[in-house]
Amino acid sequence: MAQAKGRQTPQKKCILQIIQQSSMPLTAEQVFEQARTGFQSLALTTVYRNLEAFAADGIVRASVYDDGIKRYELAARHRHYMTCVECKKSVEIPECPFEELKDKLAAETGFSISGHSMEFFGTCPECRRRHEEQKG
Amino acid sequence: MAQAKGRQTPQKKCILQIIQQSSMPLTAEQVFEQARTGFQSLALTTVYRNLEAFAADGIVRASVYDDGIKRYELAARHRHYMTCVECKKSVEIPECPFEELKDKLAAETGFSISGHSMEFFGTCPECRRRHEEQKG
DNA sequence: CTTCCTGCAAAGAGTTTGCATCAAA
DNA sequence: TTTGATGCAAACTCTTTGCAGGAAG
Repeated sequence: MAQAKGRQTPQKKCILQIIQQSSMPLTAEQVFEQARTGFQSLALTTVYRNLEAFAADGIVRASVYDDGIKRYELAARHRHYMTCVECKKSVEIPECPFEELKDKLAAETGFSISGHSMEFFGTCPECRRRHEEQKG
Repeated sequence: MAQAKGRQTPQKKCILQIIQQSSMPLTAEQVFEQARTGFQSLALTTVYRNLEAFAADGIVRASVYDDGIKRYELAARHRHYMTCVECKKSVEIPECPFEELKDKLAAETGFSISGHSMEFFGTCPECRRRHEEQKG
């Protein structure tokens, strides 16, 4: 598949590895925090630049969630998530009922469709439980 | 349905009217531009504050699109849109296959689901045509 | 009159850019 | 050695907040 273009640097390798190993989309900040464990001096800018470069190369997909923050995941993984509005945790949604809908919409509207986003939000069981404990 | 709370001001009335009359979700900036036609001195801040207040009252729904910009529309209108990545125009998608999916997901994950977002993006026929003209 | 709302300015958050330095190749 | 990548700081965009003056009730 698409390989990271340009020079091979430790930072680049590390950032890509974090994305590959993650089970959910990560913000630049989250990638930065994880990467920092290995690097004493790593700039958040570098994380942004590499993630955007990966996205341009088609290795990674970037999407903006309903909280306005961009998240990155491997492009090979096409997934949808449900995000807790409180703790911000995401769980994967196995369904993706869009491949057929996509063709239909393209035919109806004349758009050439390059992507879609879908996200559910709500309150996860843990946060719900916490509420109930605080009340009762 | 839910009426605008608090004091009745010309600004508030105008902002709500613009949202009501629009056939697509609008950014604060867009509402501001339209409202400005009537008001010589209206602050963008006021637009933001009122839109957020309307959202809190349940009159309006705010959602962040894939370009990272918040858009507002009447809550009563539950719609999905397909947005051109070039000219940023949106057209409505009549389908919303989520009411059943929602119940299923809630049962499977234990989340209490408060909302969802879905957006398709691509290139609209006009922008595609423009490309072809430039080439040929 | 009282309180909420407005407008202005300034602060915040997330992201991007300019530039000198550094290190892959 | 050459050129792309990094780190730092500053800029930028969208959004939110603090505060004094103004108007709705």
